[in-house]
Amino acid sequence: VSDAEKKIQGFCKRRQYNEAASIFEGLVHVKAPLRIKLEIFNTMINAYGKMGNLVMAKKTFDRMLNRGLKPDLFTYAILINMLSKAGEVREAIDAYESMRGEGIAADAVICSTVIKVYGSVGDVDKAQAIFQEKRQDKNMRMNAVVYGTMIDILGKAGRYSEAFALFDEMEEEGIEADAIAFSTIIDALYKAGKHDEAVDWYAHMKGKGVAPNLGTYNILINIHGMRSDLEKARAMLADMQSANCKPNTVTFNTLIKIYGEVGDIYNARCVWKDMIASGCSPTVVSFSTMMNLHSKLGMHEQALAWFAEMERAGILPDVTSYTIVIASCSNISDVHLAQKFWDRMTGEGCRPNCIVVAALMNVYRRAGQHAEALEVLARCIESGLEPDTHVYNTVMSIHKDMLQPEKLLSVFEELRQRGCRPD
RNA sequence: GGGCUUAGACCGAUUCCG
Repeated sequence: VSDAEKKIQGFCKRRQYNEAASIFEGLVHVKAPLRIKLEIFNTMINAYGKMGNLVMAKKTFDRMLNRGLKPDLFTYAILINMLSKAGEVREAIDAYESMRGEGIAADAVICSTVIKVYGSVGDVDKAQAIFQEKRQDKNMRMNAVVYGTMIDILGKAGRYSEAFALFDEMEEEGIEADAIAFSTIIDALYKAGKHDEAVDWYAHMKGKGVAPNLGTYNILINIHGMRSDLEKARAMLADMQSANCKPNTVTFNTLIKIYGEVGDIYNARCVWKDMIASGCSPTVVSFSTMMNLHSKLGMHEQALAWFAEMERAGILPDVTSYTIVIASCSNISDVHLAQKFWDRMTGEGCRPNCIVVAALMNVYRRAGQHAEALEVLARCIESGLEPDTHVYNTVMSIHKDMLQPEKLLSVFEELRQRGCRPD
């Protein structure tokens, strides 16, 4: 048994989950139940989760309970993280609650995991409440991960001043910021429009002796590139390589986007080739970036070709890639094709969000089909969509085009009544 | 008493204005 357990852990460490699973299943199916360690169950629940096989992950959890093993902090952290990443937020929170019910005190890992769950569904205040509670808790040893998670959540919610303040408080409390914490704050500064400060903080980080990692370099390449300072972006890429960091798919995607922003399709394609040559596999984001840049430059057919190319590569389109091709149909006012993509998307069980809805409405609007645009929305609201500010903005634009100022104003009223913030 | 299994940052989409 212990040999098999070692093999399972070895395979999991190398992300070879299928191999681990077949050994594990062999162990569990032995007639006379063998004693398998709790940590092996934890490892396998995590492995099944990483394979995207929630059913087996849950089954493994049940098998663990059936053998009289009690879940520990690792088990709960794995469950909460896995469920939340699979979109089962309710169940993730239930797992956290049952852990508390068992009288198990959360540690820093559970704390960061749980606040991220709340952050990911936009409940920043709940995340903040848990964070503050754990921070007061004398038995809780906070670390840079928990602070970094909270800082990131605040930044993504646009609550920048709170994010920056928390970073300072972290340092005041004697918790040393690591490379990821610095990267988080640098990116938040950039997204808050404080580009110079972001770059200053990069220098500050190095001055403190914290070595930038691949993610940090990617963030800086992005900052310089989005300011159209290709010189500095390329310099960062060179710094990255001299620091022995190999560019990854995110690096290449960032570079492709940057060239797209400046209309340099030639170099965007060169980066794509470099990416392949360096052994990085393009992801759905890589293809979407290519689709989008062609669409934005008016090359609708090319955008569609990249979509087809993605499918040939065996990559499933997601909501964002559908949004891009749907929006691209505006280029030639092809409402039929846009609608076809929409139907395919919903047919594949991909739940439309506010962004695609607004995109499709806009295709109809640009084609002068205002009533159809409003119909799209009406149908989505019927199936439970909660319009956001962007969707309301689109509706107002439609009424603007239709020269209906009173309707426009009444939509604005509705927006406020529904608790959306005008931007 | 310890180790092992768990958590955080970076890339793509919609409206308006600039």
